[in-house]
Amino acid sequence: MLSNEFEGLRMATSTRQKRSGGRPGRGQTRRSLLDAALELVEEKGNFSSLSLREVTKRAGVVPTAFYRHFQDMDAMGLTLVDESFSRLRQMMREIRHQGMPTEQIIRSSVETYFGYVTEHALHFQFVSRELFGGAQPIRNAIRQEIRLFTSELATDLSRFPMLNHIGSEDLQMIAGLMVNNMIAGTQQMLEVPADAPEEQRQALATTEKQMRLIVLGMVQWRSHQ
Amino acid sequence: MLSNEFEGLRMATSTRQKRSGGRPGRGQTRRSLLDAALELVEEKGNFSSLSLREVTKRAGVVPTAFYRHFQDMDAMGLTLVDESFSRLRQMMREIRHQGMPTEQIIRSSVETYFGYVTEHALHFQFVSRELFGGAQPIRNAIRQEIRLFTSELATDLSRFPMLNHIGSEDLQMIAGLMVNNMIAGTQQMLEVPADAPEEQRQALATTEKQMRLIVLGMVQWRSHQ
DNA sequence: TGTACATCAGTGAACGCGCGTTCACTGATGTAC
DNA sequence: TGTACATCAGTGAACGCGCGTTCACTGATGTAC
Repeated sequence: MLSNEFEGLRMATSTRQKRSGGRPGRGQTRRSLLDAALELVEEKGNFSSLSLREVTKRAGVVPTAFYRHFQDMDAMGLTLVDESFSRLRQMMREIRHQGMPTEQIIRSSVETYFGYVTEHALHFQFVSRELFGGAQPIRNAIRQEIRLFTSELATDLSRFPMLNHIGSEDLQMIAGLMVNNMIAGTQQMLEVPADAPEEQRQALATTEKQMRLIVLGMVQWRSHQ
Repeated sequence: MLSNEFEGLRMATSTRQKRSGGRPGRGQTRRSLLDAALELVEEKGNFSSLSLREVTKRAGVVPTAFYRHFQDMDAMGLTLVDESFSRLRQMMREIRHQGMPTEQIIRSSVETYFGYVTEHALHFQFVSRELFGGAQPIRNAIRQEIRLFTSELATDLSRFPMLNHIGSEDLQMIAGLMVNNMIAGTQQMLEVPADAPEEQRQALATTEKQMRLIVLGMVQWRSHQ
């Protein structure tokens, strides 16, 4: 369930523990706490109703150890938001620099993105559940990231010659529509059980079609509408 | 903050209390509990992290009185889901029976719907926060309602002659896109502070444009795409 | 209409439990000389 | 390389608190005759 790089860190931890007589290496407890929180979000569905004691118990440390790494649960949540989006930004940068042919850009982007979502399911589950149900500071942080993301997409759209006639406000509107639909698609994808590849394929195909329909509307769009 | 009809019930309650010596009328405590929960969701942002004792305290009854009306907090949440969607269904029925001219149908529907959302903000806030962050049974109930809603919309779409060439699976896909975007619009609308009418107008206008863009794409859509 | 009784909604004391946070502690690791 | 010391991450006991739930209760309302 954990992404490969987390598994890697896990293995490093246990090696280290053997070397140093049961004591985790520097920074390892912090990672275990974050991973424990993500696992519990997946199981219980909600970061904001996790308790500090639950998280430390899952991570295998005493409750007070938490305070060596985070001021409180909100601070930990903000760290998770940050982690999630820095990964997402990195992925988007890669997609942009692939320079793929225009006609395949949607299919390819949606597929790459959903692959990424599946691979980092725990982070995305956390984000999509806190986006509306979380504590105020966490909600705001996520909202801010999405705004940023939408603006970047609008800038990308403005580079297509065929969209030259669309004003920047309408480009924001269109980017917003695309992001809204990708978020909805993500949430639907995450609800599909991991062992139902046919349903996953179906959800992906639907989102892809929806994005193509948006593009159809976009090229027809005239700003005075 | 409460909708007008709730205010009405409140007033009825206090009249009754005067008449009968401080004891609330039949069924009034149940209503107060539901209203208390909605208020607390608005303030704290999250139904699933409300406690039974908080709710009863806000409603002005002793914690054990809760059990006269609901088995537990989950049961209460399901009641709130049911209330919210029965109101929504009723509104949609009204919109459908207005038989308005095709070219205005989007503007008018979006405006009517957002007016409804603003009027019943507490219920919609509850639903949008529990849709992803809530306990499993509540999430499932909401999801089921949305599925139903989407199917009804697909049926409505199939009645437009200009969409005759679109298969029923693609109509579902399009209805899904519309519903996704209306949900996102609702959530954005609910985040706008109630005393910022200009921002509200802006959010409404954006969602309206997005819906029109979807319609542009829809009439261009060919099922083989 | 008046009386006796059943029903019902809300009360208040009590329980054991997990919570967040404090504090002084331990002992391994890193640094200076 | 060896020794002395500071730093640091994790420990474990303790606190007061709000939690969900149980139970026996009260007294107003509705019903039967």
